[in-house]
Amino acid sequence: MGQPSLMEANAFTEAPDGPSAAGSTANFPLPSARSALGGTPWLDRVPAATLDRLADLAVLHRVPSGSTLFEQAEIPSFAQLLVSGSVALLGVSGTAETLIELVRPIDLLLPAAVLNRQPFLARARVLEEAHLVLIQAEVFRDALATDHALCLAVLGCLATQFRRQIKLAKTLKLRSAEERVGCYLLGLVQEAAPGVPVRLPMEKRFIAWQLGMARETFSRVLTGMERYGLHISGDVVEVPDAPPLRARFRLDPQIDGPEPILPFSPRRY
Amino acid sequence: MGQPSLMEANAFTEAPDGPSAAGSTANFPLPSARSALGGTPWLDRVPAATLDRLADLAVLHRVPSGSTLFEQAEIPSFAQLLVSGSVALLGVSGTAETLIELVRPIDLLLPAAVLNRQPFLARARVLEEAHLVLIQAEVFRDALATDHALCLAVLGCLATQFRRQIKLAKTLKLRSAEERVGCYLLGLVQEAAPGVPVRLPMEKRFIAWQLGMARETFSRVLTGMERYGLHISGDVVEVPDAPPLRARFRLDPQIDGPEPILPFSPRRY
DNA sequence: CATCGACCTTGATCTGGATCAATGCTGGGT
DNA sequence: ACCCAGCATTGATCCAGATCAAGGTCGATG
Repeated sequence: MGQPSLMEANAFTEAPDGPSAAGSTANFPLPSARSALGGTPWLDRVPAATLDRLADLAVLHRVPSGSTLFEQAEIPSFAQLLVSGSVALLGVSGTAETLIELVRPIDLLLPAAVLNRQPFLARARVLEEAHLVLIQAEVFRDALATDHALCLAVLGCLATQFRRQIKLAKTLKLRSAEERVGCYLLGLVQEAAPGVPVRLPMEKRFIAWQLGMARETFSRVLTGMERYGLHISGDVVEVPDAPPLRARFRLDPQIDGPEPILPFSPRRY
Repeated sequence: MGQPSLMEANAFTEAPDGPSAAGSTANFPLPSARSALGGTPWLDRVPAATLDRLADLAVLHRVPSGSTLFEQAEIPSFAQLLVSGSVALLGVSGTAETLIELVRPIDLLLPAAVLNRQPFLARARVLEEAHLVLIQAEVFRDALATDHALCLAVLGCLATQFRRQIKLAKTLKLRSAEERVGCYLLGLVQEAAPGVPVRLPMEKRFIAWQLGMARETFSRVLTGMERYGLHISGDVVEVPDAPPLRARFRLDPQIDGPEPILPFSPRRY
């Protein structure tokens, strides 16, 4: 995934509210919709011809932080593939918003709505500047109906999203705020070398949101973590002494484990 | 953890007709695995040959209330199709359980785990005596890899499950306990003739569970609903006067609407 | 009919975490 | 350097809903 040159970024659409439809011209050469599709690991078994077809009318958008990609209740016009950046899906009721999912690349935004031709159940807002491939919904569905390999790939993608959602629900309902933070930090820390300071991957308020608590609560819990031998200053986390942390917070693979998008295969290897 | 009939705790296989296993025996008056598949609306575009193949090694089980169908973290051996009854999916952490989803017929139990060959993220317990078609996981995945129509059908099924999960999360996070109960009752009541008493579709503790609150809270909230012109005695709900209820609780199609399993079709009609 | 076991209800109490309200910190623009 | 806007911290307060603890109701069973 090369960095897109700003030159070609004309596909950029800016729509702080409302759908980001753009009567943009056909695809441009380099970081193109086509190459983004080609660079998507979980699409690697899809025939090139199908990817060509998907990319044909598709556009690659660069969308700045804060933009709204679509509104809750809107009927999908596009299948949107997040190529870089991050997007928050927010359930909306009146004025209140709640985080449903935090989407990271490379993934589809709410494919379920596109497949079923049903309204989106959430609003999508860009958190970190994002690059997206927009594929006409009709084209996407036609391709699914035609190409079995694509169908299997999307099935795998959706299955993974479903499992992530279940894990989310479980951590929220089975653990206290402190446990959620503890496990989150433990997860961060233990995939780095021991003793090496780690930095938080995003702004604290977003992490708090993701963990289902108010920013104030997150802040308080963070300082409280000193109790378990963990020091936080700014966005840097240091773990002079890991054991107490591990003793207090047990990671559960059925909640915390990563949930990668797998290519579908009927049998093991 | 009350279970009425702990005696016959686990399922007994009910081969369609004869006692032997591999009965791909054609239409029998008694419900067979094959006829259950054939009677599943969202499989209606799947070729008969594929259904035959799925049914070939499958068995139809009758499982009493209280039984556990599978455990969290178990690796799926079967794709399980719920044909009648109801099943609760419970997230488990240590001794605590939380309801993830309440599955009603005709639907697959956690297809995502079966597809991705990953451990179940929940325990499945039968609430109301259930009939299930058990299809060998390998057979199921092979069929998916072979039959495009089946793949599309399962995609639709999974998409719907995903959307239900989102709706669940939204009602839990965006509404108070009273609102959840109000909307639940409103939903029940308004699909019946006005003025006609309605009965709760299941034991109160299960409803409370489904709505994400303690049974005591549910009970209290129920009596509190008199305030909105709604009278409950036992499991019978009477609505002498609907308007106040509707005024207080607004159903949101993005939360409360039904979410039926749709057959996939790329274009409208 | 008396007993028992499952539910449900009702009351009293507790508490995790949200909310409200300042106050600090930091980095970017003129 | 200064100011201002966003974010983070800290403290005080509040409250929805859980939890604990008795009863109450109803149907099945001996």
